Order: sequence, then structure tokens, then C-alpha cells
Amino acid sequence: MPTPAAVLRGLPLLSSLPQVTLEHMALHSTEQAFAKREIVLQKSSLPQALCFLLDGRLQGVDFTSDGREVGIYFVQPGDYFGEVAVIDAGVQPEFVTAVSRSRVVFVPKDLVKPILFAFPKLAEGLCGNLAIRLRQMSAQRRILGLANPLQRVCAQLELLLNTKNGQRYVHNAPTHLELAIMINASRETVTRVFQLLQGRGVLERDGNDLRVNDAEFICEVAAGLRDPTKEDTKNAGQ
Amino acid sequence: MPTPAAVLRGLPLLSSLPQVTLEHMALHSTEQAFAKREIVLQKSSLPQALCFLLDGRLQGVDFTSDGREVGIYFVQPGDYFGEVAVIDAGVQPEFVTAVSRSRVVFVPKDLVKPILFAFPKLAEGLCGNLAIRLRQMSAQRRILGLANPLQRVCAQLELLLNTKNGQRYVHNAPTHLELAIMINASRETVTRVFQLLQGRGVLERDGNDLRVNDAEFICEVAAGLRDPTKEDTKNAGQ
DNA sequence: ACCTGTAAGTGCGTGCAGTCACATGTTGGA
DNA sequence: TCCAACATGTGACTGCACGCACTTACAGGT
Repeated sequence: MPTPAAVLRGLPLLSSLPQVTLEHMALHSTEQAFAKREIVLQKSSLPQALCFLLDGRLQGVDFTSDGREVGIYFVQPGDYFGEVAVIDAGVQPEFVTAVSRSRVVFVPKDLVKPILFAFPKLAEGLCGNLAIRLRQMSAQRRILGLANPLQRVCAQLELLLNTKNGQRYVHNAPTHLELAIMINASRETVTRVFQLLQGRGVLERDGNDLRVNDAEFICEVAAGLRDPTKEDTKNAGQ
Repeated sequence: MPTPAAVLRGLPLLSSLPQVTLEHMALHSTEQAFAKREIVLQKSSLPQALCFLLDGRLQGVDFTSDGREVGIYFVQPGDYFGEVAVIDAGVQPEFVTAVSRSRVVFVPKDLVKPILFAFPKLAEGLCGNLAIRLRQMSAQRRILGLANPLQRVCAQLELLLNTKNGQRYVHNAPTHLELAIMINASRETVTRVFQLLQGRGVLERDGNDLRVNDAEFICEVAAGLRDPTKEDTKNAGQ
């Protein structure tokens, strides 16, 4: 099913394009819904389209040569993905799967590639995003360098942290398993860390979100300044 | 000291630029030599220039929040670096240090930024390289997902593998320590793995290079298909 | 209301990699 | 030439994260 041009207009990357171009794109683009766990992009497939996430949440995942699953990045609504393969005409470097029910727009690469570098605004936006992606991957790499899983969980939480009217929280918190594959830990280890943090009142579940009562604590643990497993449990707030 | 335009012409990224632009750039660019272990780019510094490596070898490194060193990527002669900060005008995301004596050209960002997206060829080259960098980081992330260090070493060697008239080898092999911080292992562990591989005749040192006699072996170990620590030592070739 | 699948929580035992401490090569600069 | 710094090699110890096996909790569909 084709997509209204207004939808494309709402996407940050494309917002600078002339109306006529957008309408042409819209005519040939398709929108598709994906159920939880469904695969949106196959690894090693040839690029067909530049993809935009309208709602839901996706995760870039891959498998090590010995079959272990690793999480690479999350995709939020409004983000695009599959761009690496479109840019260099290579194959898709990793799987992209739906973490929750999602809607995706596919804009055929034949429409996108010719104009990518013709509109400087577009090229600039694209490069800017790639730069951000590289920064995120560096940050992720830094997390993986941490020696123990407790620190890695906290560091990852720090990355995901948001603020809503004074309250620190993680919106749409990932499951323990999703977190585990991001930070190279087993699902059980993540569960145990959460147990510990919740026991101290640092974290609280709030439906799909995660309330963070003591962001300071998280940061200090991530930095290795304190190690709750070595401290007394007597005073949670100490 | 300024750089001859011919040097800039030899850099893949800039080779498509008109002569007059290159000469203008050359006038304002500087060349600098760095000793081993010297810092080329400070983390968190504001971008001053787009940097190109003429010879030697650099490594992007960072430190985890608890002080452990992590290696992010290597820079080969002809590559550029520091581009992320130039593109998004943020700060430099990680340190870049000289692994061996190196020569670097700095092209002031004020000369580069305005034309980055004005020449579609240039923008395309830039995006292409960013895409490659992202692919490399994914590959690196995949390696870090491997459960045991033996596999990680082999997987990393696989990434570095080259072929020269039929002989597989690793040119300018990194030290054990450099390797260790790339793959999240201790230096001693890397040494022990090398001991094992050399004992089986899979690897051989060749001055600064590393001859790989049995690339197959390396790949199979990386993939977890075989585990030399569990096998008999009797027949190295089995 | 029932069933099924997935998420989360928990105890236990084991292996392996990190750390420490040292010995020995190797290299490049003063 | 000599020294200092760095690269490599090796043994012993130990902690802790993983994997397994299981239970419990919860949500969505029919």
C-alpha cells in the first residue's frame, strides 16, 4: 500500500525535500506492519529500499560465528535504517527485527540514491546521522570494555536514561534478554543485577517504563566508583 | 609546515577536487610527525581539522569509565580520521594515538566543511567511508560477542588477514597488547593463544608481519567449529 | 476460563580468564 | 655501548559469570 506524502514529510531526513519530489516518492513507497519478533531486514540481502520506522521499536541484531545473538542498536520511530547497504550498494550488514509491533515505510533505493547527494541538505542530514550512529557505536564499545556485567548494565541504563518533568526514567525499557545481548551478558545475570538495583530502591518498574530513583547510583556503579555487591545492604540509601 | 598539493591529490577522498581548490587547501594545511605512543587527537577536543594519515599507523582508543583501555579501530595510510567531529561539530569521540612513528596532514575544518556537500563526489566519498566504518564497527561488535578469547583472537586475525602472492599474512601485525584491548582480553591471554597457534604451525612471525600458514584453521576456531584446547596435540595438521 | 508462550526470578556447580609476579627477549635512544 | 622501556613468555591462584534446570508470573488469544 502506498504512503501519503504527508507521512514522508514528517520524517526528519526528508523534510527538506520539495513537495513534488516527496509526492513522487510517496507514490512508489510502501508501508508494512510487522509483528513482534518478525524480521524486517534480512542480513546479507541486497538493498531494496531506504527504510523508515513510523512506530514501534526495532533492534539491529546479528549472530556471532558460533551462533550467539548480539544486539547492535535500537531503532526509534522517525529513525531510518538499512542506509548502509543503500549507500555503498553492499549487502545488509545485520538483521533488523521488530521488538514490538511496528510500522515501516520502504522508499525504493532507486528513488533515493540519485538524489541523495544532489540535495546538499539531504546529504548533510545523512552524514550527520551516520556520524551519530558512529558515536553511538563507540559508546557501546566503551560499555563492552567494562569488566563486570553489573557495570555494563548500569552503563547501558545510563545511555537509555531520559528525563520527564524532573523524574529520570527509561522509556519502553528493553526486556532483560534484549539488554543482555546488547552488553554481552546472560539473561540471568541481567535479572540478578535488576534484582539488586530494585532491592535498593534505585529502580522501579512502571508498566513499560522503568523509573530511576537514583540515577547518581547507576552512574557511580557504571564508573566503578562503588560496588554494591561489596557494600552492606543495611542502608539502601547510603 | 604547509603541504604540497600533490600530497593532497594522492588522498582518495580529495582526488576528485579541482586543482585550484586543492592548492588553496594545501596552502593552509599542515603536516606533522608523531612519535610512537604520541597522542594525535585528544578525546573531547573541539574539531580543528580533517586529518589524513600519510604513513605509519594510528589506533583509535578510549577508556572505559573505570579506566580500562579499549581499542576501537586502526587507521591505515591514506585513511582520514577525526571526521565525525568535523561533520557534526561535536567533540572528538575518542583518542587517536600513534602506534608507530607517523606523519599526519591536518586540513583546517573551515576549508573542508563548506565544500563537503557542495561537491557531490566528495559527499558520496565521505558517506561511503562512513558506511564502511559502520560495517567495520559491526564486525568488531560481532567479535566481542564471542564467548572465549581464543575465538576472539582468531576472529580478529581473520579481519586483519591479507593475501600476497598466494601467501596469507597479516601486514604490520599489532602487538599482543594492542590486540588485547581490541578484543577485550588480557595481554597474557593473547600471548597464550599465540603460543598455541604458533606451536601448531598455524602462525609464524616474519619481522613486522605475521605469516598465516593455515587460515582455514583460524576461521574454524573463530566459528567455534573446533577447539584446539580440547584436541590432541599429536597431529598439528589434523 | 483455559491454555500457551514468553518474561522474570533463583540455586548450584564448574571452568576459565583475569590478575599478580616474575623471567627473558628486543629495540631504540642518549 | 649501555640502559630503559617495552614486548613476550609462563606459572599459580582465585573469583565470579555462565549455563542449566526449574519455578513463578503475566499477557493475549480462542
